[in-house]
Amino acid sequence: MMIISVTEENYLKAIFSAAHLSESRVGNQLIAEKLSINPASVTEMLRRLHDKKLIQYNRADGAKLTAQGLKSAIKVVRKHRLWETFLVGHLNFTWDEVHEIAEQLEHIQSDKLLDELDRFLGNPGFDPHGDPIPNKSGKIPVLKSKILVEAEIGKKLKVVKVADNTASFLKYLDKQGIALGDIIFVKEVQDFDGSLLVELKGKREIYLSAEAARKIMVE
Amino acid sequence: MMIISVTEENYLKAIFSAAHLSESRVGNQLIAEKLSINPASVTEMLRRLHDKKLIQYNRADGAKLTAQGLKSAIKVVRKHRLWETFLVGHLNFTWDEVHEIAEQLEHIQSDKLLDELDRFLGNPGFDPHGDPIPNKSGKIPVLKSKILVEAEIGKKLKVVKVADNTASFLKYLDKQGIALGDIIFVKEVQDFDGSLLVELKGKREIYLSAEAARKIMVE
DNA sequence: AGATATAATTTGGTTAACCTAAATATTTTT
DNA sequence: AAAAATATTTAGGTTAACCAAATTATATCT
Ligand SMILES: [Mn+2]
Ligand SMILES: [Mn+2]
Ligand SMILES: [Mn+2]
Ligand SMILES: [Mn+2]
Repeated sequence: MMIISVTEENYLKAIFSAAHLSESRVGNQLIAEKLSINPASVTEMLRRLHDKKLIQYNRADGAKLTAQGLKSAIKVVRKHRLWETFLVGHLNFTWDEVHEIAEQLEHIQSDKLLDELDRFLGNPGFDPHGDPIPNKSGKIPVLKSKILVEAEIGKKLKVVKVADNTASFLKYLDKQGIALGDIIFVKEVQDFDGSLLVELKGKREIYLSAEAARKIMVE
Repeated sequence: MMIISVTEENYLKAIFSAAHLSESRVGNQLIAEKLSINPASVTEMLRRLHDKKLIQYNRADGAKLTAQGLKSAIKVVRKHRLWETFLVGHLNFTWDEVHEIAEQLEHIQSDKLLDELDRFLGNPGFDPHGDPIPNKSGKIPVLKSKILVEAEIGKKLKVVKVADNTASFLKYLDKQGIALGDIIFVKEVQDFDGSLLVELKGKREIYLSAEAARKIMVE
């Protein structure tokens, strides 16, 4: 077993998530940004990851995970999301409190722990933010959701995921009474600012800014 | 909140446990031994811990935890033992498998996680090896147990703790069918080698070496 | 007390991760 | 195609943890 340090794992995860949301090149700079690190330091680490055969790198295409690197990155993501699920499901944490702790727990190394945690939780497919949890073999469940601003007017939909995991956004949703699983539909779109009037759980009407509605995923 | 690194936490824990079992001086060397580290490195770290006011140090008395240092050490021990309890109680781990993983988990930082884990487990007083779990305020439950070799012949006793947590010893106990909570009593002591004939759970007789019987704690 | 053994410290390294500032490459604009 | 803007790398440092070998301090023994 090759040893991958905590720092290296964080780089792999950053490259993985960057590649997943912006199809384009994953450059030095983007990684530096994500990890709050100086670009010069990234150069150094990318070289190390390349030497360990965890990424390929060239100036044109930026960093790309190898099969090895992808496997490691997915495992870290799996651990992160399973721990978040545990914290919310069994330890009375709210969805805005779990991310930082999961950032620590995702680096605990034990295959048995991972398997047993998964079993204990009942092999969940999604975490408390609606993000998919890769299974043991690395397969990631897909959800053909779209953002609420693009929803058809009048169509009943279910809130399945949030596209922003910051505590401030999550607390805002709590305040509005919006949670995963809620049934929602758009009644009107305000022309001048794009804000939405939505009906929630068949009993309440609320206004959402376009900003907010771009971060709520429905299905 | 002062930041204490993982390495520093491990030194504090080593000093704490060394002080608890051998009343004598906790010297440079003993710490080095415990942590599999060079004594020269210990000198360096003890200086840092002193600067952070986590220990007092002088050549005569060796290292002594300050109130601050003791609090930190006890918290790490509390985390270690709670996690071990969780692993055995809910994730199908055996008592010989948990130590290494707890060594990692004991460094996760979150007061809420600690409190909630404790609640989830039902505020246990002892871990899977019978070691006491400090409570939230740092108080450590005491158990007036003694080692099996010192037990009175014929007196019914309960196995409450093991004084050796190595996987090899724990597996040996499994093989002999000895577990925490079992009722045991000494029938005979072999004169020539000090080995014991004991009766276990009122149904089986087994021979234990003095060596083994010195690592089984009863009450 | 003086010799010897043991314990601790000093000295002079190393490695992983970071940093800033300066130098190069590469793209984009004019 | 040159100039300007942007991205990356190089060069030269730092800090936390470690190490081995040599030195110094303390304790123990004769
Ligand atoms: Mn998260
Ligand atoms: Mn999540
Ligand atoms: Mn343990
Ligand atoms: Mn234990």
